[in-house]
Amino acid sequence: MARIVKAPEERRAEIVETADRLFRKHGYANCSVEMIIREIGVSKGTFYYYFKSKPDILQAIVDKTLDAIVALAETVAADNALTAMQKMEALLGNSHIGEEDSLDVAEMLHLPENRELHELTNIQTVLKLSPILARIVEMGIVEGVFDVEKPLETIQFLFTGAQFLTDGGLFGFSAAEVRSRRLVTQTIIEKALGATPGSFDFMNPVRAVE
Amino acid sequence: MARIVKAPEERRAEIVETADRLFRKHGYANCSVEMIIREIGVSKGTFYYYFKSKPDILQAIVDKTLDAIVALAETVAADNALTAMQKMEALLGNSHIGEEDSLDVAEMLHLPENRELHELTNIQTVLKLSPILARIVEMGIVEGVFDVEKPLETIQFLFTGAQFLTDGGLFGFSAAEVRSRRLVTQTIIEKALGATPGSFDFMNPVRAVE
Amino acid sequence: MARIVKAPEERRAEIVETADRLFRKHGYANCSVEMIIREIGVSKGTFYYYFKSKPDILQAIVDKTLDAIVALAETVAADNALTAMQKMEALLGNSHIGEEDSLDVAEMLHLPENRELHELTNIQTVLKLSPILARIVEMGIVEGVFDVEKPLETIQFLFTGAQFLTDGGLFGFSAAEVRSRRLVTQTIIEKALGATPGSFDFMNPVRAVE
Amino acid sequence: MARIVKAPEERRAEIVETADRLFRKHGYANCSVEMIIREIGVSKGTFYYYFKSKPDILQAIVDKTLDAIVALAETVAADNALTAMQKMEALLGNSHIGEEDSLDVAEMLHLPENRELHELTNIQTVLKLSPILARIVEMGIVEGVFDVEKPLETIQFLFTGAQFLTDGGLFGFSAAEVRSRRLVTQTIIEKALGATPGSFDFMNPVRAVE
DNA sequence: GATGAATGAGAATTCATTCAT
DNA sequence: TATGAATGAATTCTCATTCAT
Repeated sequence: MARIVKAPEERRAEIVETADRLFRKHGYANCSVEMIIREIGVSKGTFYYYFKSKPDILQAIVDKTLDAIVALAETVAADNALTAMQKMEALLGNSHIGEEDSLDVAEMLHLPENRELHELTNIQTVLKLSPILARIVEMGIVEGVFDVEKPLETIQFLFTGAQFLTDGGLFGFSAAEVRSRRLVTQTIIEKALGATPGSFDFMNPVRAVE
Repeated sequence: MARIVKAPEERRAEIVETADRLFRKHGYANCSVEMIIREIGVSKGTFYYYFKSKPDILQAIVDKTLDAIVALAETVAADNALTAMQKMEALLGNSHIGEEDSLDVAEMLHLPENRELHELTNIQTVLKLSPILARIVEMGIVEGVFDVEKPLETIQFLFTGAQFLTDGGLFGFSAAEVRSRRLVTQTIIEKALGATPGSFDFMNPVRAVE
Repeated sequence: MARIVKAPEERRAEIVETADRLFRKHGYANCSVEMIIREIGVSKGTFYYYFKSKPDILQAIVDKTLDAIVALAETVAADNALTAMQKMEALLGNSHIGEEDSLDVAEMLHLPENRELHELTNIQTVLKLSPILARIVEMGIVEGVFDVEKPLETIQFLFTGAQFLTDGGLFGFSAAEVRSRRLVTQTIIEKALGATPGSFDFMNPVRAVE
Repeated sequence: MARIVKAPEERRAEIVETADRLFRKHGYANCSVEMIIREIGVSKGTFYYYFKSKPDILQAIVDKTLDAIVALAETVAADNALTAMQKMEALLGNSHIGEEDSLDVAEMLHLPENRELHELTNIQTVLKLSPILARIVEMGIVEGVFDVEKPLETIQFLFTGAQFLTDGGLFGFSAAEVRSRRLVTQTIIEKALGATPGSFDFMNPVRAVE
């Protein structure tokens, strides 16, 4: 095979991205290292030059994903110009359409056809993200838009419940069913957080055409 | 090894039960066919006489579990002597303590250390059980104890959300944290279904001693 | 590959013998499992059906070799019809020439081109055989043919020293050099054990033709 | 990594020394080239600039070790001020305690945790050293302190036998057992060389405290 | 119905060595 | 001289599945 030398960070990122994509598509257990390297066109040695084991690259992917998602959340949470509701919208809204690399919490939770990666990421996301959102909720309580006793636990429940949305693929829902469930999700969130009905409308934008 | 002949149904059930137990304990991927047959004391050939592949027995387990859980739910749902609330309690309550083979929805959703089995069962359980529970909710609406617009979707969301409880092991929650989350779960269910606060107290029984 | 079923003990013995031969020829580290199975014409699965790892078969070989060698020694040692000197001759003599499967201590110590197997066997042979020989020496002291203070340790030294003979291959000695060293070995043994010069002449038989 | 240029000889010696140390510690087969270069802080390319293969550096180490050991032996052997017995003591005695880089034949033969290096060095040491010692023995015969017919072969046997001492680790001997065997070794040497009992007492110095 | 010996296609990982820079 | 990214053949081991008995 032709020897193509690349900058280490570039090569590393290339491997992580490829593995990420394949793991999401076929599942961690169903992807051999062989598959990954064949996809990129590098040797096995190269893979193991950058990652000491298969679990190792899984962790690298999870870390990368979590870092991005947490960074976004913290940026929004720290923005003093926003109200609690606006922060919620910024994090949960569907406003990034079309932007190629837009980061959206809901979007990032969407990891079909996986197990290890799915759960590792989801669980850690829930654990890392919920405190940030809980603080926003607490701020909302002060602002008078939310009314809930245990923000952290409530957020964690809602996050988990929302996966029946993002896991739509596993559930085998149709587009219409997903829309229907999205509406219900909004309602439950509003009820659970003690928010005014309709205040989370940003989760279900009215589109002229689908 | 001594050749022990058994009635086909009995042998088949024996294999399913053993596999079920081992899969739940160590996880589907971590259980080899070897492990299963060694546990029973039967040969490889026998295993493949009853099941054509490893995925095949997984499906058999899921089917068995679902059949049991759905049968229970339908029995309760069909009992005209019970109110909607009593049916909820019968299905979600923690009242079966000590009864060896008691079937409890919450309990059956509790599948630690697993992936394939866990998700397959959970998802299908949600899909099969939610219509039954939704009908109970509708009955409760008529009875005036519930107030919710989309019972089916709401039930599905709540089921999924409740997993952050049953998945406590994965999340790494302590006993105290699990208790705290159980309370929140109750509150959200009550809010989402429009039930009187405290009406689902059976989910969090007060115990004299822990 | 054609599936050829054999009695387990037969198959197992076949693998052990083949591995033994290849290990002695090329060295343990230089023999892959692949080599062994190709030689026999069985599959990898078969190899690992009988031995759980590569070290495992090494141990099996060592055990087999030691068992044979120790069994021989004990039989001879227990023979009350023999004098100490006759026992020595039976164990160290060169009298089995031509008999295909004759077991001879000296012969069995001859394991060129090896490392792990060589040392494992040699060391354990020395450790297991030396007590038996030491008892013969003690008997010889009573009989008045030997005179030595610490039979066990002396035997162990002599065994180890004798390897410079059996390891002739490593040393690169010519046939003449080996003969010369065999004579010296005899002399040292006699001196170390306090035996009459020439009493170990059986170690260096006079041959008409080579 | 910073590129540090060194004089070729110095760099080469540095690599040999490091490899020597690591090989003796972990064994030749268990030391990867990676380990060696990481220890020194040099690149793979540099290693292969100085040595064309891994076996190549093994040979370099053996050569270096042998050169040192042979040089010492020849210096002692050529010293006309010493008697044969004094020369023996100088080469085999335990008198160098505390001197950091003291070279002692017995010490240099002591190569635990190794195989390839061990045997390569031992065998070659025996072959190169035995003629020198044999000449000392011949001198001793003239001086009347030794009485042996074939000095060279006898020395070779004794060298090899003495390894059951230095290989104590492999044999699993306790400190007491090693001491006991050291005494026996002395006795056999004296008998084999026809020396006065006790004349090799320097091999077993009486220590006040261990 | 039942047995268990046999299969073989991978899987992950290692590491001596090469070569573009 | 020196670097270190890249190579790839080789190795041990696993396990679902098959099939002769």
